[in-house]
Amino acid sequence: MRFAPSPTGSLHVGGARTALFNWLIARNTGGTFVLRLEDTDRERSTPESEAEILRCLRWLGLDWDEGPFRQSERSEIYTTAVERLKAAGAVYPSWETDAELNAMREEARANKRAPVVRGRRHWSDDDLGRFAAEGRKPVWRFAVDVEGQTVIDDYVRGAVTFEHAQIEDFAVARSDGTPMYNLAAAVDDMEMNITHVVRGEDHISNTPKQMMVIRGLGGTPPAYAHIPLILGPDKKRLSKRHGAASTEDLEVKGYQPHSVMNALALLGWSYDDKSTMMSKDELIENFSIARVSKSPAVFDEKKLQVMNGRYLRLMEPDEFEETLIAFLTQTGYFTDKGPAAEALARQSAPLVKRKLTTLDEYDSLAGWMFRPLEFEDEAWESLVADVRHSIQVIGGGLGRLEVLDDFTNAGIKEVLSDQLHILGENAREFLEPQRVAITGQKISTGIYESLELLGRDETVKRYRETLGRLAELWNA
RNA sequence: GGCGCAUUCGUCUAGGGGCCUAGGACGCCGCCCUCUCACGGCGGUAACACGGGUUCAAAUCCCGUAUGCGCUACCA
Repeated sequence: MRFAPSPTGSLHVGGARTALFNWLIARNTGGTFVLRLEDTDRERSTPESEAEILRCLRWLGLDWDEGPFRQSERSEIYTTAVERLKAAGAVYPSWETDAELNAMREEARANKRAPVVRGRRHWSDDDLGRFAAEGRKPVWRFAVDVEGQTVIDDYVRGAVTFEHAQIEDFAVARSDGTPMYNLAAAVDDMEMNITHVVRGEDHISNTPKQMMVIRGLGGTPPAYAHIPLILGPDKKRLSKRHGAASTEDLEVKGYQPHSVMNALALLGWSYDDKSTMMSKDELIENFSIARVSKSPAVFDEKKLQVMNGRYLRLMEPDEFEETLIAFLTQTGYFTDKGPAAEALARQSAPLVKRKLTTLDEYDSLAGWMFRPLEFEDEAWESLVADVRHSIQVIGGGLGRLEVLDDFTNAGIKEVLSDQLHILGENAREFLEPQRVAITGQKISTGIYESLELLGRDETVKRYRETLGRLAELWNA
């Protein structure tokens, strides 16, 4: 098995899933998982991108057995391969200019034929002499048979047939001698003894070309499986403009690596009609290429979110606390919040554990503890909707809390419940204003625990501030 | 334009001739639980792209149409 990304950007969600499928198969079958960077395009490939891809793979928990190999470091191998192809007469030098090539393709298109380039394979000595004089260098093209067809016996799609007449004489080496993708990929798959190539469906039309190269070199092509693409909500191939499209985006948003792995596995694959939450070991054991779907799948981040929330809730409290703190530290959450912030966050961990769906939601739930009181519009509206009532219940709450000695979860609950009954309120109408009064939000950590964590002084201060603002309104 | 591939609830999917009155999950809606938002539980909503065949019987097989996507570079 192998995963062979081009280091021209971050690890795309689709790429991550391709890597995952390959990895699952390798681990399931005891095969070898090879990592290979296809960086023959020196213009676009960067070391930063390579490092990022490796980092994301590790983050996801995908480890490789061999590599990372870089095609840029294997040029002799490709040169040798091209020489062998030349010797076998499988490739030929193509002297056509870009303009000539374009003209050929446009003409074919205009005549409703396949825009297939068939280079001129024989030139006069005069022409050759002229090219040499001009310093023109040829690109080497594979001489595709005009007759016949190549059929891919694809694991997920069955037999896929390509007529040779539809396949152009693809370039295998640039005029500067550097290898091109279809050559390098084929040579590597052969040379690295790759037995199964599992990759995105976007590569399916390259496959016959790579099979030709391998056969031209006297090898036997590996088995292929082309997995369906991952789409954005608009059904177009998932990309940056769809929001979270790279593994890093998901990491930054506070998803757990395993949630991502689990969710990715379920895009285009299913074990049965019920299984959704599966451990790494279960995924490895259950996965099979035969159950991979043929049709593309829309990536629904909401589902990832739900799954992530479930995994978070499944964690042991300690593990959750550490995970949360690590995330907040890493994202720089504490940098501007003073020395006590981390301790406070640790204490708040149990209060948010059941409520979070992703780690980055922490701030919207508990962030109010780290800031002076400020009201979200909607929350303030809810108080203002009935100022008199708000003053009454918040005042009632304050009255009891400011004289409460046992300022604990239990103590607070007792006193507030009591007040609730005295005022003849229902829980919702009484407790909501209390929540808003101290957090400024409608959704937050649980109210009793929150007050305990805040402490009496700060609680009282916030109550008074809210009451003051409401009183102003009332008098006006 | 050419070639290739695909098409089951809004989304991910189960299904491979009778077990389908099409199952599950997410979303959405409703109810319940909880002295609070959330979490959780229960219920509901909602799909075989269309048209022809084949067959006693088709979501399942065949053909066509439509639509979508991919590829169509001296990118990978």
